[in-house]
Amino acid sequence: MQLQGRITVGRLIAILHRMANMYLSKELKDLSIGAGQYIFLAELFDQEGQSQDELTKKIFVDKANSARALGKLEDAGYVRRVGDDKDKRIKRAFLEPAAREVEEDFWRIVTGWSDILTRGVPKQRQEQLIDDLRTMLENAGEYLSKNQP
Amino acid sequence: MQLQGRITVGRLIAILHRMANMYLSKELKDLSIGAGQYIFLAELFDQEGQSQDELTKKIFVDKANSARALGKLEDAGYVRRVGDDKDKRIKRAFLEPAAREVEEDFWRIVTGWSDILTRGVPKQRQEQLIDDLRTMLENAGEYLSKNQP
DNA sequence: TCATTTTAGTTGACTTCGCAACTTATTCGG
DNA sequence: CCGAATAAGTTGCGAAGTCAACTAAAATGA
Repeated sequence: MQLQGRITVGRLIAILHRMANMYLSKELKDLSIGAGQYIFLAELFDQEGQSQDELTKKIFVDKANSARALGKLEDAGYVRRVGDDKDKRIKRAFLEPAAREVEEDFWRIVTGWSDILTRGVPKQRQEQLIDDLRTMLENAGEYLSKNQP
Repeated sequence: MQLQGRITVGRLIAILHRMANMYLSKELKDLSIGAGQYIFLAELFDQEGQSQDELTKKIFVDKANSARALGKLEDAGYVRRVGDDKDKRIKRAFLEPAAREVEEDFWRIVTGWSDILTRGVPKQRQEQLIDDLRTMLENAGEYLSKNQP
């Protein structure tokens, strides 16, 4: 880990993102969950029955990505997609029993990464960090929604 | 930008990374530079003549990625790869005049993203943020090199 | 009411990325 | 000095992700 040269926020974020993907794809492999799907599953553990569009907006991905990620989770037996009765355009995602069975393992692995990352960073600074990241995310979101509708 | 639910560092980083890619791929399109290549060009503006392996380690990507990204930059006319005289395994990347011609535009776009992100975040907190991100990166790097050699 | 617009989801084409297998060149131990 | 190990780069493959074009359903408004 030499890391000299022009260190910017953007570059640190890119590297951290790649590292997280490596960790998650390796650790979640036994559960047949890919690094691209874990966030959807996490969101559904938080709240079942969300529509693809709701998930798309929360996770901030393209809707095509949501469709494919949920398709994979469905193939893996963790998720079931059900058409909404009132609005037939909407598909809601529910958890299958298989998902509940791996929930504990899942969270152990996922929160494990945060633990690794924040080792040696005091709680108060962690909170400030999250705060600042959220500010940046708000800024970016505002810019993007203004400049590429 | 609703962003409720379980907000973790990992998730914020993932979203910010996707946003940066959207911004960069759109803004750098006129220069025929992809979001995956910009970091290599930035590194070369910093220091020309680095080998693919040096770039790979600094940028923390797979060497396959470096080979392909530099190949695209070469196709676009920004980079020339030259075999090292002493060690014939090594290829060094140098900038073509075309790169110098777009350098100003390039940096305006790239630093523009940081400006957007850090809007409203005091300088001192920006520095602390970078500091903490670096700590996390060190932690992650240490973990990954120990657990997947 | 009914034509137009908007919304949710799907699919195809493309980029970015990592892993594994391979080639070629260098280094190292005996 | 030579065979084995290591190192740099390339390529095939598959996962993750975006964009654009499409379908079908719902909302809007004249």
